Amino acid sequence: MHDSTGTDGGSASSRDARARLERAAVEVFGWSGLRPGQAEAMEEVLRGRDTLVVMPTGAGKSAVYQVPAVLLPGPTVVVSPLISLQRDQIEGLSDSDAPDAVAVNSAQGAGETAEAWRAVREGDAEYLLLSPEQLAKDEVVERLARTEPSLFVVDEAQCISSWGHDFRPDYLRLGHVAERLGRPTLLALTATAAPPVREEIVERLGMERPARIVAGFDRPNLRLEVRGFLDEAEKRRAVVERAAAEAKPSIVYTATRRESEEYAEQLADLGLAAVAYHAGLRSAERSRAHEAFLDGGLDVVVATSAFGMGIDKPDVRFVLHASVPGSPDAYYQEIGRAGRDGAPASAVLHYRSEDLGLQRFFSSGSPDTETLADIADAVRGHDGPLPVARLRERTGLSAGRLTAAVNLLEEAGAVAAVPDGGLAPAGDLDPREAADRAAGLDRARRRLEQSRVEMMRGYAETTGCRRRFLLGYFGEEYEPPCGNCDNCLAAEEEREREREGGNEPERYEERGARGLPAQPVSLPEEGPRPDAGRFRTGARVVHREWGEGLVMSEEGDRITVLFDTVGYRTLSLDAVVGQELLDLAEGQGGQDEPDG
DNA sequence: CGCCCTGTGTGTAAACACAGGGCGGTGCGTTACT
Repeated sequence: MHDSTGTDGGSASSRDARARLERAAVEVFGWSGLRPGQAEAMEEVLRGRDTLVVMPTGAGKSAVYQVPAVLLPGPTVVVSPLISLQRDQIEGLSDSDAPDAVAVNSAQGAGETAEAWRAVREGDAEYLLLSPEQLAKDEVVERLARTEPSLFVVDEAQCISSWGHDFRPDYLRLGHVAERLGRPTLLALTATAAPPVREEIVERLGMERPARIVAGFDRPNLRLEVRGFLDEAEKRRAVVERAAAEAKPSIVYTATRRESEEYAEQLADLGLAAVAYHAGLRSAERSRAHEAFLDGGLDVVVATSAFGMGIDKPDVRFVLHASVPGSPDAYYQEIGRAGRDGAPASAVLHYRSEDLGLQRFFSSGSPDTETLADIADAVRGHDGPLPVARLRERTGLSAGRLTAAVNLLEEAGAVAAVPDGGLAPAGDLDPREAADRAAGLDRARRRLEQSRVEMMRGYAETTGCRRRFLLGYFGEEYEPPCGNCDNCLAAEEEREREREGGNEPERYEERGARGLPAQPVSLPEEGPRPDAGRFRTGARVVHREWGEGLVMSEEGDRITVLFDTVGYRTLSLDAVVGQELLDLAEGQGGQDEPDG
């Protein structure tokens, strides 16, 4: 799916650009050529158009900035979430004739940082890699602005949406940073982003009429399976047995650090080369585990979500989830680490509905309204732009919490960032109103996150094709059966048996005992549904209670809608049509009398 | 929200039931101290 718009694919200037890019790829980087999506994205970047690229790991996303960068004047700024990823990129570039890359971060000495700045200033280095937190510092931005960068790249851009709201709020300020750098061309790169996440990236970065280059999400070699459990102890036994039995190397994902250690110990006791991996381990231990896994020295890594970005190992055969993760976004990213070589691999979710509670907890917890009002008051009462450092003294908040609160107030239209880094009042909301509005935005955000947890329930409990469910979530239509998920395989088996005459209902009862819906697997009917065909994927709809939303996917007689106020909801068409709860939004056509 | 641990209560005593509290993920950067 390439929904890039406005590419003048055949013009002379485009052919010329393509030729220059191809030549640079071959001569400078030593590659044999460019792949279609890559070349298309590079062309857009080269002509100065903001670009969003959604492309699987291993498809050569980094090349999309690396090649145009050598043809553009001025250095390239690359925002990267992890220092280890910055190192990987620098190392990767040092192997070719490509220009040098340097980093600025807290893990290197003052001398190294000074040398990095010198190299960028004097044109000895083309690429400068840093974290969003570095770019939150005025002196870093000012120094960088003087080098007149031509390209501003955000790698792992889904972090804007997944981490920007609380964990690493400086991600939400990158749009301002780009402005202060003279607004170079913006390029966002990610492997996994559902449509609303893509829109958020575009919006938060302040991209203008961006080209969107989106590669397909399907990974047909990945077998999808869910096992349901009612009992925690039984689930734990099954996790250990399955992890021991399945192909290696493998990754077992757990929800907590403690579980990761317990499972790792049990698997090691069975004679497997298994280690735990989570953020509470010492960094030496973490890198040892990471390296051993990449070198093929481990059967299984039992990890929390800390084990992820930067794990690019082609031959992972099996990814097991011992607990349900917090969103399909996270789940697809984690299982996407299996089978990158294209050979068969499988992803098995061990599901207990109680485990959703922990994920709900993770997506709760808000900044309090008093604090928001206090900040709004301080900005309003200050004579001239208020430096953020002053705000930190006044509130006593940590840098992170303060930035998160400021981001909300800014979104609420109560404060605005001024070009040189301070905060000024905006609009004429009084502090109380501003705080209320900011808190409301935060609540809406939490509801969206919680609804993503519910989408994981939907995935785990669906009786339809799991691939269709996931691809639908990522905005891709898919016609089942996929022939490679547990539900499709069971349905196929069922048809086989019917053909042979016998028809035993036992398997559904077994499903019930495993905590799954005790009903037959059914494939979607072919025939048209009366009146319901209006609610197609992509249609804008209005719900009587939840207001406007966008149809994200269709599955049998159910549709999933992303509502502006309450997030994702899955609706039964029979119910919503029967009770006249749902309608097409105005301007969608096909509807005579809009409801209410 | 749901777990796990701890302490209390029961009362032949031992072992068990139950209530209450604390805890749970992701990384940058900075700073105080070995």
